[in-house]
Amino acid sequence: MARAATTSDVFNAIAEPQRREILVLLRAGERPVTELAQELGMTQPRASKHLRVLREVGLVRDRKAGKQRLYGLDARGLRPIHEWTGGFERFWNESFDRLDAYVQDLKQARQEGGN
Amino acid sequence: MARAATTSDVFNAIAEPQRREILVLLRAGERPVTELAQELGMTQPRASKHLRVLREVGLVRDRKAGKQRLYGLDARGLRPIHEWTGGFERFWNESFDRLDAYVQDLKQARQEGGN
DNA sequence: TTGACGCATGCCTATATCGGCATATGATGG
DNA sequence: CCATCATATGCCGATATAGGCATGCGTCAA
Repeated sequence: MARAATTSDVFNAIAEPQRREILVLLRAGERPVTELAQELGMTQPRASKHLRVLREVGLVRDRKAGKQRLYGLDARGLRPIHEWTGGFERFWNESFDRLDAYVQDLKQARQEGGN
Repeated sequence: MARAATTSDVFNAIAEPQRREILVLLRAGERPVTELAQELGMTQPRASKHLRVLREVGLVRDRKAGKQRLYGLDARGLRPIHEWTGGFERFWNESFDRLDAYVQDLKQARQEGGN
């Protein structure tokens, strides 16, 4: 097998820089595909494909508006990522010296604990 | 081209579930490869390869300890991701009705603004 | 109905990834 | 120096991705 987890989850969806750009743009409001493509300097099919991925993981929603199709942000899916990375906050706040010490302590405790 | 941005950035590094698991485990302290592999139920080469990716993006560091090589967490690289997702916090906090309204307002303003 | 516009898809290529397996490399102990 | 443990790598295969290009489909206007 290759690439077990595919683009079908949020982590992968935002691993693509252009998709992140799209999300950022959509913070300013709904937009049709063409406009997004233009502002980001990509072709329309390319934008559509990225939007499809974003839609499949639930980060954007679309609604028809006459001839156009407006894409809008649904950022709720980003929350889990924010929280997951937040679980490491204490580690990047510690200075490295202290972090090492902390880590040593843990390892010590782990070994004494038997596992 | 395919997959323009590769595993050489932090977003891609943590897009892999097993790499995230490794990072979580490392919060409890430094560990040798074999132990990580065992606890996560993966083969040693597999663990080594994931660790290599994590090392290349700076999320883990390694140091020799006799015959072993201990891997330790360096979570600083996760901070940008935390902050990037944090930029969407107001969007997932808004109820969707209000969000739509907000978005409409922005769009309105954008159009009136001439762009 | 026809034409024009807006967008989604299909097909194809190049490439990168993950995984498995075997093996190279490194360090330690005798 | 040799055997052994710990880890890194190399090579291969299967698969999925991103992008390009052409084209299909739906909607609106005349």
